[in-house]
This record gives sequence, structure tokens and C-alpha cells, in this order.
Amino acid sequence: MIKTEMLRVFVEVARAGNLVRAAESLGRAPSAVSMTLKQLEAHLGQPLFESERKSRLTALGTYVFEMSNRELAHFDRTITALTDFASARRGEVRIAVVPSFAMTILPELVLEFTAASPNVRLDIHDMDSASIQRELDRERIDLGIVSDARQSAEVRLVELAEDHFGVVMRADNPLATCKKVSWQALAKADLIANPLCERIDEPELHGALARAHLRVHNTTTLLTMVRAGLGVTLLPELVCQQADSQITFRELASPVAPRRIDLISRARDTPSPATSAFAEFLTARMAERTDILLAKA
Amino acid sequence: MIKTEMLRVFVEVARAGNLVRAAESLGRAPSAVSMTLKQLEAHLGQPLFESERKSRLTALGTYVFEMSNRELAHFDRTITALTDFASARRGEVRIAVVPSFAMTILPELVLEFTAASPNVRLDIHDMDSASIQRELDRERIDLGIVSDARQSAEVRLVELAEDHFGVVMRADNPLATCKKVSWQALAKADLIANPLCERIDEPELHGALARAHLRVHNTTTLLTMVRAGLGVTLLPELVCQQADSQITFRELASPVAPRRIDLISRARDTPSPATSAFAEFLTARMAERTDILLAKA
DNA sequence: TTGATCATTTCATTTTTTCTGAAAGAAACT
DNA sequence: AGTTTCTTTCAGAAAAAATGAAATGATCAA
Repeated sequence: MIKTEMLRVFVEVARAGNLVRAAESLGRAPSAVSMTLKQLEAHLGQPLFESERKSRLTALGTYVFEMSNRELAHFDRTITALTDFASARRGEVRIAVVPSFAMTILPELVLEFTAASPNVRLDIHDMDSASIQRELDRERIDLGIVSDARQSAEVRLVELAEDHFGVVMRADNPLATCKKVSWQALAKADLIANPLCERIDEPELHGALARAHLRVHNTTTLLTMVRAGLGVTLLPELVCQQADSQITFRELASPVAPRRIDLISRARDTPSPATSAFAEFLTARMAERTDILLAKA
Repeated sequence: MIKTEMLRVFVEVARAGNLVRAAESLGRAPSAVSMTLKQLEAHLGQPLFESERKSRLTALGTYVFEMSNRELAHFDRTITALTDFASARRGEVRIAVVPSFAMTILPELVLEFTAASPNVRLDIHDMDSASIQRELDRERIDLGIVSDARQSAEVRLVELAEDHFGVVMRADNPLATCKKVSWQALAKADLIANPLCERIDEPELHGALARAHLRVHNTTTLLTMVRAGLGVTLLPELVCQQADSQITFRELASPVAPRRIDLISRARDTPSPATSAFAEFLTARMAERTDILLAKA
């Protein structure tokens, strides 16, 4: 049976034009090289060299030399691809991320990761948490960054950060003078309701939300309303990162349960090395972060 | 070091989804397969299967499976190409042939050879003997079929056939009634000179040629002259094969030295297997032939 | 849950393959 | 012819791969 090693030996001898030097560069004794060559010739049934001195190739030798070179190059590329993939130097990671994270923290992390792993392709989509869950189930993505996910037999979960709710207002709003905003102070302001803050489980807030004249879904629109002075709203700090200096964020005097940002993946599957590497990179970098806005519990 | 055999074993296990069946179709004991697989995983540093039961692949496994399939297909194609080339089932033979042979005997031989060796490409040129020699020297052809070549240290030569000179005339020429033409009879006819017959070393002929009023180089033109009744000429029988029923060929009463048809190749090179195969086929078929027109000496 | 069954791994041993080093045989150089 | 350099041959050493038996682990059904 013809093996790649035979081809490698033959190519080296043909290139060196000499068995001794070939043996040297292959790290073998000349006799071993001679025998391997004999074996290959036996398989082909024809000599590869014109004479015993391995300098001139026969027509068969020339053909085998060319084909072997191609084959070995192909083989070596394949092996490199395999080891690169296995060591996360190569691969593809499909990630879906909630917009608040995608627009604020993610870019710098991606920049750093791709600089270190230029051959790993990151495929980033942004969508809402429910869609991300669905896409993960369908194996259309490898990782998801969502808010308040639930761990399950299907879902592996790591907490990346905690995002605290606070009051978002225009910079000139009277509330901006306080360091922290109490429920009483908030009650006096015009509150704009939004889906994120409605999930907060806090009796004091429910009344205020019930009194709200305005309810806005889209975050960008919501911030535009605030900027226009139509009222204040309640949002996780991270979401406000998208805003400009016209917008001011203030903590609540009695903080409510933070909104968790979680990294999720399919529990039943071993992720690809590149996916693991990216996940580990993310969790490590997020664990290091001590920014006020994302202080861990 | 990762070897093709490891990839082959892995692919078989992944395909079978089961180590025992894979071992069976590989003709190995399960333990051998298990160890080879372990070795591959050790090289990659990551598992290839989700669980110990070899049914579900990891992301790495899927990648390695795809790459290995491609690699093995490429490798097998290469080996097939090498063995096909070595056994003359594949290859290219560049041949230059003198027109007389190319237009008469060669076609049927080529037909038979290509039917038997469909993957051997025959590259046939026709040119005069001197050009063929030159092309062979320059390694632009592998084989030449020429007339009256000389053997040398550079040229390997095999005689393919002997071509006898005879008188070529229009069918209604009085000479056509004789079975063989004597010098005396020939002297009375109008002889058209041509380069082929001028090389004949025969005193009786020299006088006749000296008296010739016409001398024509191109064979086709020469035969047209004969057909037009301008005279008779002297040609090897093979050359006349191109002619039609209007032309009659008659042997000489006292035959002159035949024109040899030789197969030549470069003596210093081992020809490619396909070239050898074609050369052997040619000589064998020509040796078999007992046609009157090419009777061997 | 507990066996029962089947698949996989481990390990000591055997078999096969490959490598080495010495010596002989060939070609090229002087 | 003599010398040098290269290649092959061969027997033994070393390495690699395969085997078979036993152990371990997983799955399924009661």
C-alpha cells in the first residue's frame, strides 16, 4: 500500500538529487530511505530514477514527483486546517446578541478577539432574547447573549454581567440634580412606560407605570422622547450607553433586581474550539470588568 | 503525527456511527480502531465524538469528518493516477510520423490502441524524417516513425516495416499489363523524378532519372501528374496507398533496397509506461503483418 | 432501581513494520 | 587502477500497530 510517507521520501530524494542528503534532511539513515524508495518502485512496478544515482528521474518519476508534490501540499494544508480548527486558531462562531450589549460592550471585545484570532470568523447578529433562544435551538447560532435566560437541560448558561435599572431623563431635568432618585421623586415626573421596565417586580413602580400617558417600545424612539422633554423613563444603564450627553442616567435610591446579561449555548453539544475560545474570552473579560455600570452582585 | 490511516479510521467510525461495525469493515479488531481514534484525538487535543458511544460528532468531529473525506478522496485519486500512469492505463504519448505511414497504416493501429487504452492521450504530428529527428532530440516528442533512421547513442531504433519501391503509373499505361517492370521497360516510359526515388543506389536507374523531364517534390502533386498521364514514377508502395484506383503500382523485376520504416525514441531516457506500451503495441502489430506491400526482409 | 446486554477502553502480548549500522557493490573522479 | 562517494543489502534492533482478554461504562427493560 502506497502511503504519504513514501511520497514524502521520494519527493525529498528527487529534490535533493541524492539519497544521502535526502536521508539527512529527513532525519533517517540512507538505508531506510533506499528501502522506502524501493518499496514505492515495487508498488508502481517501474523505476522512478534513470540510474542508481538518484539524479535523473524517469518519465514516471517526473509524473510521480509532480503528483506527489500536489498531494503532499494538499495533505499538509488539511492537517494544518484540522489542528488550527482544534486549537481555535481557525473556525467560525455564530453569535446572536441583544442590541443593548451589541451596541455598547461587544465592539471592543470583538476587536480584541479578532486581533488575537484573525482566522476565526465571527458572525454576529443582533435580535431580541426570544429570537436568540429560538435560533440557538435550531442550531443556527453557536452562542447567544441574552437577558434573563433560564438554564435548562438544553441550555448552558453563564452570567456575563448585571445591568441595573435607573432613571433616564433629559440633562436639564430637575431630577438630574439628585444623586439617586427615590420613588417619591419619580412619582412627580412624567414617566414613559417601556417593555423593559414593565417586567420589574416592584409595587411602588406599578402605580407610576399605570399613570403613564406614554408607552414606547423602540429604545431609540424612547430616548428621542426623553430628549424631547416628554418625560423620564426607567431603563437598564447599559441601554443608555447608546445615548448622548443630552441624556442623563441616575440610579434609583432603592435599587430593583438587576437585569442579568447571560451567555447561552446548547448544553448537549460540545462547542467548536473557536466557540469555546470566544465564550471563555467573553466571560473572562466580563469578569474582569468593574465598571460602575455593570458592577457584579 | 497525523497519518492518512488515522483519518480513514475516523471517517469509517463516523460513517458507521459505531466502533464495532467500523472495525469490521476496516478488517481490524475494535480495540485497534479505538486506539487509533484515541491517537487522533490526542493529536487534536479535543474529542471528536460527543459521548463514548460513537454516534454523535462534536463540532470538531464534523469539521474533521468533512476535511478528512475530501483529503482521502484526493489521496485516493492521486494514487489511482500514479498506478494508472505506471501501468500505462493513463498518460500521454507524443508521436511524430512520416506522412506515408500516418496516412495509411497508422489510423487503424491508433483506433485499436485507443479502444484498449482510453485514458492514454495520443498526440500525433506528421512531418518529414529530419524534423522528427529534431523534435525527438528536443524532447518535444516521445516517439518518431521515420524512414531510414540511424541508430546512435542518443537514438533507440526498432524496424517497423520495409517498404519496397515500385513503378507507379496510370491504370491504362501499357506497363500495367506486366506483372513486374524491368529496367528496359521502364527506360521507354516518361519517368517523373522525385526525392524519394533519387536516394535509390542503382546505376540502371540513374540514367533514367537523368533523362527525366519532370521532377516533383510533393507526393500528392506527383500522383496527380501520374493520374494526368504525364508519365510514371518510382515510389515506395506504402506511399501509393494514398492513391485511388486510377493509379496502378507494379513491382520492379530486379528489386532495389527497400526503404525501412523505423520507430525511434531517445535511448538515454526511460520512456513513460504509456509510451513503452504504445511502442510495444506498434512493433508487435507490425511484426504480425504479412501484407505483400510490407513484407519483411 | 437493578440487572442484563452491548459497546468501548485498557493492557499485556504478539505481530508487523520500519529503522539502523555494517558490509558489500556500483558509479564517478583522479 | 585506485580512491572516493553513493547506494543497496542484510541481520538485528526499535518502534508502531494489532490482537485478545478483561474491565469499564452506557443503555435498556423489567
